[in-house]
Amino acid sequence: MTSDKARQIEDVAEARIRTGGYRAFSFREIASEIGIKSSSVHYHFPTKVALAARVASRYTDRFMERLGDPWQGETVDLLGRLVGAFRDALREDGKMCLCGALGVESADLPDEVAAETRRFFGKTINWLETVYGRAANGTSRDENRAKAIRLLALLEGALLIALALRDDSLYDLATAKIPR
Amino acid sequence: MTSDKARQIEDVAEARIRTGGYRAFSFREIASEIGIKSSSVHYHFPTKVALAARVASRYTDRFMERLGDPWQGETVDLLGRLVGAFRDALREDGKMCLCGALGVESADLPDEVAAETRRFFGKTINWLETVYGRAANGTSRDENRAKAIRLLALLEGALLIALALRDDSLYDLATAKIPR
DNA sequence: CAATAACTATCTATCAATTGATAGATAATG
DNA sequence: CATTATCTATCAATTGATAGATAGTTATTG
Repeated sequence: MTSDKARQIEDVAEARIRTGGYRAFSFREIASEIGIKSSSVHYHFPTKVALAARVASRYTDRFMERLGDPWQGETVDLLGRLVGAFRDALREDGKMCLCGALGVESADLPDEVAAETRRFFGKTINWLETVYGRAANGTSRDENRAKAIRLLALLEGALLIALALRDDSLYDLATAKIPR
Repeated sequence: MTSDKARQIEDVAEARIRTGGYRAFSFREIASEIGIKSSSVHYHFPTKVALAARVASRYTDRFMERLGDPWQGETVDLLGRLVGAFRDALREDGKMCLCGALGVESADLPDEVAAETRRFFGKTINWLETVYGRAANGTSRDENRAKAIRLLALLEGALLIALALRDDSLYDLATAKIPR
C-alpha cells in the first residue's frame, strides 16, 4: 500500500497544482511543508513528471469513484453528483479542478502528465454520455456527446470564472439550471 | 506610441502565457526569441508583473474592441462574435484565452495581474448582460446575468476541453447550439 | 538464536541550469 | 548634450536531480 508520506506528498502537490498549475509546485516546497528534505521526496517520486502524473491519476480515480455507476439512479441525481463535485472543489477547497488547471497548459506539459489529463476528460465525458444515453428520448449519439461536453465545459468554465472573480456565487448562478 | 520592440515583447509573452500560464514565460526566453538580451526586455518592462499586466490589459482592450457595441446589431450576431472570438483563439492560435489561462491560477498571481484578469471577466460579462438585456422578454436582471455567466463559462470550458483533448471539433460541438 | 544481508526512509552536500533583476558601459539619434 | 535602446557582466535565489552516508527495520541464513 502507498505509504503515509507518499500520500502527504501527493496531497500537497495536488493542492499546489490546483492553485497554480504544473509549474507551481517544487520538491523543496512540498518537503518543507511536510517536514522532510527534498531528496526524500525524490525517494518516493523519482521525478516531477512522475509525481504530477500520479497526482492526476489519483484525482481521476477518486473523481470517477465519486460519480459512481452511471447506470444506477435518476438522471437528475447523477448530473447533480457531477455539479456537486465541482461545487465542492470551489466551496470546500477554493481551488480549480486539478485537470482543468492542467488542461489549460496542456500543450506545455510533459507527455505523461498531459496524457493523464486527457484520461480525466475522456472518462468524465464517457460517464456523461452514458447518463444522457440512458434517458434517450430519440436523441442521437452525437447529440448525447454534445450535451456531455457542453455540461462539462459549463462546469469547468463556471469554476474558472468564480475563482477568477473571487465570487463563489457565480458558480451557483451558472449551474442553477442544469441542462438536461 | 508603443515601440515596435515593446510590441514584439508583448506578443511573445502573450503567446507563452496563453500556452502555459504566468510562470511559463521568462525574460531570457522572450529576449532570445526576438533577438535581444534579457536586460533589454527589462528596459521596456521593468518587472515581470508589469509585463504580464500590460499583456492582459492589451488583451482585454482588443477583445472588447472586437466584440463592439452591444447596443448595435442583432442578438444572434452579437453572440456569434463572442463565440467566434473564442473559436479563433482555438483554431487560429491553438491557444487558450489569455485570461482563462491566468484565471485558473488567479489565487497564485501577483495582485496587479489578477486584477487585470478580473477586468477581462467583468467587462465581458457586462457586455453579455447588455446584449441579453436588450432582447429582454420579461427576463429579470439576475436572469440576464446568469445567462451571461453561463455562456462565458461554456466558451472558456469548451476551449479548455478542446485544448486538453486536442480535438478542435469539440469546441464546435459544444457551441453549435448557442443558448439565447 | 545470533549474525548478517537487504530493504526502507531519511539525511547532508552538491550540481548545473534557470530565473528576475540590477549596474554600468556603449552606441546611435536628434 | 540628452534620450533611447541596447549591450556585458553579474547577483542571489530557486529549481530538479544525484551521490553517498546513516539509521532503523525486516528477512534470511548458518
